[in-house]
Amino acid sequence: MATSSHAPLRSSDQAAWGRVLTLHSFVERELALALQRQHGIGLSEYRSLEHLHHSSTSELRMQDLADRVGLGQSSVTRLVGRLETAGFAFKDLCPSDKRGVYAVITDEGRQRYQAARATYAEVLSSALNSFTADPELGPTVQALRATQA
Amino acid sequence: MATSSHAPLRSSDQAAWGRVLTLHSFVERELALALQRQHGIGLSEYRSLEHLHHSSTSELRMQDLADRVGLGQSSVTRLVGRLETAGFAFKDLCPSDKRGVYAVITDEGRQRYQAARATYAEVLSSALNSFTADPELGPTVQALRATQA
DNA sequence: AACGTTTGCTTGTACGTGCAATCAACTGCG
DNA sequence: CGCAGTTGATTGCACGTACAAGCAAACGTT
Repeated sequence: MATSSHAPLRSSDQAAWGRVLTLHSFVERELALALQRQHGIGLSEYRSLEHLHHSSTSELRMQDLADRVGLGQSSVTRLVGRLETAGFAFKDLCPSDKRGVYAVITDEGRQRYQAARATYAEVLSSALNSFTADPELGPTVQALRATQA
Repeated sequence: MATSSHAPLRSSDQAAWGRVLTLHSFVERELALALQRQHGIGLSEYRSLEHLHHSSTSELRMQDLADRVGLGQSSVTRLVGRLETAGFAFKDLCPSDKRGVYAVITDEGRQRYQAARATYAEVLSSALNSFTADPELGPTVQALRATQA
């Protein structure tokens, strides 16, 4: 097939994105399964706890949390609702802007997060490692690991 | 436009995967919105048509399609059902193994796929390009584009 | 040939998510 | 002030997906 060499030809974008999709669906499924079975929490719950735990004030505005976990407003409303039911977080009204709501992590939430943390790291690394022998996906994993912000 | 979500400090795999997640959620949402609004089809429908269109026999076994689009069996049963309702595909029994089912693309399915193809490519490239200025995600996009199988 | 096992797909059901509509609270402009 | 427009979050609703159970067909052993 012919490839142009001038302006960034991005027919390769589709191939590159296809590799991301394959990686993504496999790794996320592994992570979700492991977290659910070993710690009884979903991936979105885990990631919410992660962001809340690392927040300097132990809390995050709903929209802020939504942006960080890559979900919409309504999804986060219900996500924090689930965390609240589970005792991992609660909602707190913002005093300066009475429309605003803070999601606040509880001690129990921190404990669950810390317990799940090792599982997450291990499953992620092992899932990524499982591709290193793959002639197509191996280089992609390597490239991702090489990039650092 | 996605600004990098400043994730907490993590070891390299987790940081790398965090970048993938940010990219993935943004790009997929852009693609899904554009395909739905401009062509009336969902992302999974588009990708199914893509695989069926490029199949040398214009057909794929259900499980084969499931693997390619990264979904489970039951999801693909219903996905092909939707394609059938829309007139983009139909199911055909496998003569040699009466348990097996082929999903077969129709002419109308090919036409819709070909119409949507340009949208997909353009939105994908522009979505990826929107990160090139980002100090965290820019290098990741570059790395992904550089990898080729 | 008959039996238990495996394979391929479908159905029942529950859940997480998105979109649109809604409502309350803040903002700005007259 | 007062009123329109905007912002932050929640609710109604519909949809796509996963898991598990179910079912039919193929396979392998004897």
